[in-house]
Amino acid sequence: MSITIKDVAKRANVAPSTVSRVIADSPRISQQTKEKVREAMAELGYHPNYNARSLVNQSTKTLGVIIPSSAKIAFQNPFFPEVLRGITAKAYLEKYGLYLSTGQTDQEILEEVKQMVYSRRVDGIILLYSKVNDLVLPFLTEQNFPFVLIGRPHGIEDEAIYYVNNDNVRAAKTVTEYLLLLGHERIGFIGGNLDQVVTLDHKLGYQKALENANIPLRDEYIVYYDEVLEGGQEAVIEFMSLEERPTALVVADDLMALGVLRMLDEMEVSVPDEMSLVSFNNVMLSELSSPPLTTVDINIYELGFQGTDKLVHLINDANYEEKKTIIPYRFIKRQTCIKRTK
Amino acid sequence: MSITIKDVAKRANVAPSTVSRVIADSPRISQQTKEKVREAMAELGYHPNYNARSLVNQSTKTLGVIIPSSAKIAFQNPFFPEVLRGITAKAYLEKYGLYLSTGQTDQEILEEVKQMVYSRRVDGIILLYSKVNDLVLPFLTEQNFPFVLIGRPHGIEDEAIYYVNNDNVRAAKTVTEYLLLLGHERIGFIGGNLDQVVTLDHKLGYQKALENANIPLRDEYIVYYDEVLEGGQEAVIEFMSLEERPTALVVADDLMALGVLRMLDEMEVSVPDEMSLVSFNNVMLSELSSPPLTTVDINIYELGFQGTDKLVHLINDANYEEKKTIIPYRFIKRQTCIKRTK
DNA sequence: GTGAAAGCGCTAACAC
DNA sequence: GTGTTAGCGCTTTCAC
Repeated sequence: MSITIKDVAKRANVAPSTVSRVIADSPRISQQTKEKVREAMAELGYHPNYNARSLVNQSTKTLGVIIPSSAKIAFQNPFFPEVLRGITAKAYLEKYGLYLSTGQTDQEILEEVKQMVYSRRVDGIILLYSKVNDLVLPFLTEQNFPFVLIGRPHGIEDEAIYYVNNDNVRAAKTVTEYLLLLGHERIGFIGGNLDQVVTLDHKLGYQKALENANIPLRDEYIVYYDEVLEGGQEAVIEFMSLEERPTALVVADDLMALGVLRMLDEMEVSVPDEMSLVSFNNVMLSELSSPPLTTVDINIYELGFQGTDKLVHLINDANYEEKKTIIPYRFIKRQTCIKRTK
Repeated sequence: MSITIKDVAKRANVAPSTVSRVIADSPRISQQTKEKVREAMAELGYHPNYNARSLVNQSTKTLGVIIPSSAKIAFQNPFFPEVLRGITAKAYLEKYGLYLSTGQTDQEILEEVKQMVYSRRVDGIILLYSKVNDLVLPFLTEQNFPFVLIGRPHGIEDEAIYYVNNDNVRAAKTVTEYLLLLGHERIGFIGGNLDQVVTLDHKLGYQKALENANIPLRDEYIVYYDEVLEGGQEAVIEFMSLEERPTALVVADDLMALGVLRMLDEMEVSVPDEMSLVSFNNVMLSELSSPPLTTVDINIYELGFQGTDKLVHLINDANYEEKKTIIPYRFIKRQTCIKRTK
């Protein structure tokens, strides 16, 4: 087998516990012994065994990352890689490893999470989605297992849960108000999957803005689509078939907006002249469309980074009580919105 | 602490070893005892501890996934999430967990890999990139640690390494020949980072096709860019500044092609009428650009899936000898190429 | 068919 | 300061 602490101990003429202490750089060990032991480690090419350590420490220094079940959709959207980028950055700094979930369906995911928790593969979990009626959330809560949600809880007492989110309601309200100020009154809303809490929030913000402006909500102006690209296109077909077409659109996601743009282009509806557009996320590509998208930068990277930060705190500090963190967003005006002339 | 095998043993009035055998579903245990033990497990809510198991089995049932150091770039490109999707799918089927690397620089990555290997955190490693002069590859080879490369090895004896790749040389040759057949003679090449083996391969294929057609290679028609989106745009500026502009372009990546398209649009150069374009990867968005991209589908998902399959084989079957797998590509003709008229 | 006991590699009391 | 020892939770000989 490989080199163990005992081999090093023998080589350095000390006890295994001394070697262990040298690894931990205990102040109770003399400088001289430390050097002797380190030398022996180097000579033998010793490296501590993580499993043995985890076993006795009851800690794995590993964080579980749960990706939404609709992996196909999740992975398509730049949101996911970007949030993962924030997570890996912080995890590296904190010297935590990352353990990825692999399930594809809700059930598989739940099973995976249970395994992670029960078999103690990870010290905490970071949930990359917030879904309505999610099963994982209540499970983790009940188990009292450290976890952080990217997004906000729903259908469960908010107070019990640690999460990192944007104020998506306010963001949606802001962009809708912006369109209102530009003179638009017929504003369509293309939401994402209704299972996602963010969709609910966007809708709420949109609704509030219209209510404040005394513009009645119209059912035919509100649609929801799961698939970002195709959804955007279908939504356009739907809206353009109406007798009273909207003159502006609030779109759940930049990618969806790209689909919208594409379909509008095919229909020879000019953006922004005939249709204004504002979307969310500010993914890398949104600057590159023609015209470049007016969008809301929700700082995805920071969601991941702060989420990981919170989880690490939660794991290591029993008194940590900062339940939620709200990441600020930035409204990015580019070229898909214009003043309504008529 | 939590429920251990001993608790179950007590509850079921058997020895711990018997419980262990029941977990492994050993045929040497009577049906009756099995049921008794399983009942006790259920009653107590027992779940095996992974670390303890890994420690004695010397196996973690976990695969390490190494993402290229330039994470920012890597994560931006849909290649990465898509290959990960293939990996997770297969890993789930094989009941392997996934352990993600978190380093940002080459050095950090190397350290991470060393940790994974030395501390036995994973049973095998899957490398998501193939770079020229990579440090990880020789390390893993030297350690004789099971690993699979997505891409092809470079600067090291090919024969020693397990890998999954496309025939990128042939793919590049094919698309170049396609452009030649359309009557183009001034064909530009926009490659990715020269550190990447795939860039070398694309270049080689491009070169071969031109040579076969007796068209001399022109240095000014060959450029390389790291950043996919910006690179595409800068390349266009470069090419359009030439006295003899190319009439067609081979572009390393769809995202880059999107940047090219954008810049061409700004310059009011019509695609495909004034400039033909063919790129690689067939990412989701490539169908949505205007015009939709003619591209090569390299089956990214399958690269990940087969890579994982190969790694699992390699880990579990000492006699496994299928060093390499070539994933077929498909040439997807859409609307960015047209016959050269003049 | 089942139990006793050793041991995977490490840490942490507890000694001295 | 350093050594001795028990034990983390599991598997696996070796008995019987």
